[in-house]
Amino acid sequence: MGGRAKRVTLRSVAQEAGVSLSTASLVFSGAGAVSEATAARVRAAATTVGYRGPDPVASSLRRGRSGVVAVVVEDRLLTVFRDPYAVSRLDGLASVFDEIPASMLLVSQPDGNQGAAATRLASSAFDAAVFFGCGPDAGPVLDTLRAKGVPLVAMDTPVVDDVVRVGIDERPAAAAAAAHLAELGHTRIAQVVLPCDEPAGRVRPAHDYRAERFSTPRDRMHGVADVLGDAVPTVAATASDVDAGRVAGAALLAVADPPTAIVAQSDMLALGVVLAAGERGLDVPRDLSVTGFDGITQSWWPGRLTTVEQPGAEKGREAAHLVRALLAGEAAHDVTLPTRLRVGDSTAPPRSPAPG
Amino acid sequence: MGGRAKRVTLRSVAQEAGVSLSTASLVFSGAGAVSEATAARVRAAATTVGYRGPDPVASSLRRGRSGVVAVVVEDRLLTVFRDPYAVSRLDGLASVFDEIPASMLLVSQPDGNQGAAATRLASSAFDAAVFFGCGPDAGPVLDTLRAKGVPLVAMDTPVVDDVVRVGIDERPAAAAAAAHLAELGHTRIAQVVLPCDEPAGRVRPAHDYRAERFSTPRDRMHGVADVLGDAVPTVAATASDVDAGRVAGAALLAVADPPTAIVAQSDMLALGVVLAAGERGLDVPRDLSVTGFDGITQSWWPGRLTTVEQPGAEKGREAAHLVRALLAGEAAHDVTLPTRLRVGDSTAPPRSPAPG
DNA sequence: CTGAAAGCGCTAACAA
DNA sequence: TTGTTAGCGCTTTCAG
Repeated sequence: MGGRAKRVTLRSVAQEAGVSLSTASLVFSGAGAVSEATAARVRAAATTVGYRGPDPVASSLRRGRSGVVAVVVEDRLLTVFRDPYAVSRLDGLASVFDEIPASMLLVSQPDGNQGAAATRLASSAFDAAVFFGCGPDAGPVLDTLRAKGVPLVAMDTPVVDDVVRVGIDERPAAAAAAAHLAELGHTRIAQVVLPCDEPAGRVRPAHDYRAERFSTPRDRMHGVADVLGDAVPTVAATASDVDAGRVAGAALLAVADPPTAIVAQSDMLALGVVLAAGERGLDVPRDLSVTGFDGITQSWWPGRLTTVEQPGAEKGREAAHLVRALLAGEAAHDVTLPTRLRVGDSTAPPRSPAPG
Repeated sequence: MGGRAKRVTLRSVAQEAGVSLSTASLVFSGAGAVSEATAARVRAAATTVGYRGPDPVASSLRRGRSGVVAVVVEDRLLTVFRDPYAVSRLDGLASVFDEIPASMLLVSQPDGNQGAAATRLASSAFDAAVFFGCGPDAGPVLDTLRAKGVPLVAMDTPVVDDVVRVGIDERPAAAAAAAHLAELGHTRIAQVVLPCDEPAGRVRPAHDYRAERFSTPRDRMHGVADVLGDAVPTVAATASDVDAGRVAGAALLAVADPPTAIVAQSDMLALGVVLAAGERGLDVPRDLSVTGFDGITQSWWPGRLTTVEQPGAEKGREAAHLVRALLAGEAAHDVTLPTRLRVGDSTAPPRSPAPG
């Protein structure tokens, strides 16, 4: 509100122009089955009375559509946007929304506060929703979204029966990174995984994470296990950022028989590991090989990370296309995008053959 | 649309519960002037018929409020979110929106395409808008917003007569950084400025930028000029990110008589300058002092940047408070937040007294 | 405490 | 091509 003046409605415009309400409406929104002369008269009248265009709310009520797509992110904005990969997905979404056209209602979940997000969603108008890689507790939000009865598209989430999904084949993608290290001759390999159920910071063999409920870290661990077995020393990060990667990397390197290679589940984590190595006087890749995941372009590390590239922006665009299809009443099917191991400067054969 | 089932309305619930429409409405939205018994009956009926709660659109139309605040960013998402400082402002906004409560409609301007943003804004429902540091061409968007007649809050924008604004005193803030370098004994000082009208990459004396229309870079240049005069070798960046800073820094350092200190207009730019220095074999701060602006916490540079701290999250929160006040019909006044020079490890006296 | 009635501003049949 | 009519689903006076 804010004490602003009473809205000028279409009715006044019609009156001023001496036409009926519906004719005036046609001039603004409908396809112009109106003579140019009348249309001009209406537009002139609109200017005269100071009409600001059809009220989107009234129009939405009548048409049954709001032109808004809700985008539900899994965390607070600060966390989400710190990861360039997450941002590229959003940017991809935004670029297609522009064409649809649709506006983007951004719903965050501060401190994983699903309740607040669910409430906000329940009382917001939107025609469809996209939600991101959620953990196992997405219940409230997902229920609210389902209750709305709007089309839903999921990105990088666990498979949900009734929701169209865009993602990648996590397991083989992660396996590719592990295989690359194995081929280089590494035998002492450790991994840093994305935040998950398990408490962060403790180094434990991968099989201790077997019951993991967050699907992304779990599936990638499985991929690594497919190649290296499930005893790989593993540590969970507190977040997917450089700092968390540094802490996790430090933990992995502070053991008696440190690894010669580390698989990280995101590029941000991998860069953190590179820093941790530097702090111990280890050179990457000479003393330590590091692989990442995502394929972001970072500019401050002089080298190029060896990483599993996944098309972030394209994922966003793809999800938006699904939204568009669903909105148009068309069928939409899950999309799995390709990934590709990009070998950069952060991996090399181990410095010396395993002692023995 | 998407072919979903016909909406269950409040009318069916009332019928099922054997109460009137208005009573049922009171149960869901109004303050409960309804006996607990009736309320329970209504709620039960709602479950029976599968009512999903009041339709936000209808409710908005009736109440005259949508519960949405538009947040208009100055660029495409990818660009905006690349700067941690920009993100912290958004996060500050989001945290207060949660309390209001309000949802956030995020409107970007791909390729500075103001037209598209304006159109989208015109056809979207929202009760207020916040917009960010815009260049001189904000016309279309600003006009659309004004036409809506909703309360407007501006962040880090040039002063606009009829819009409440939150920002900092750019000029003295920038002057503080310059003064710090001068006090350390630097005499050969250059600067990297935020993207602006002037073509990026060319090194020219500051007075060549006198007609700059982007207010943030201009005001900060004025601050530097207040201390160092207006002949400071200056280069504009293409963006506010590390890469752009590196390019700009390289340009400044590639001259016959290179500077011993560089003032950068953002931390991201400053970090890029640090990289550029490293590439020329220069140590920061021994061979080159660098100051930033914003006070982000970055984790990969081992040192702490000397920088002008400005409270990003607080700026966002402050803006959201203004929105809340305006929405409540209260008066709201411009807010200017304090800044502070934080001396870190990126500045030191020049290595040797100027040769002479 | 509950019900009846009047719209919020617009759009889309349908009729002229 | 234009006008008439009937709501979209809800909230909110105002009576009872």
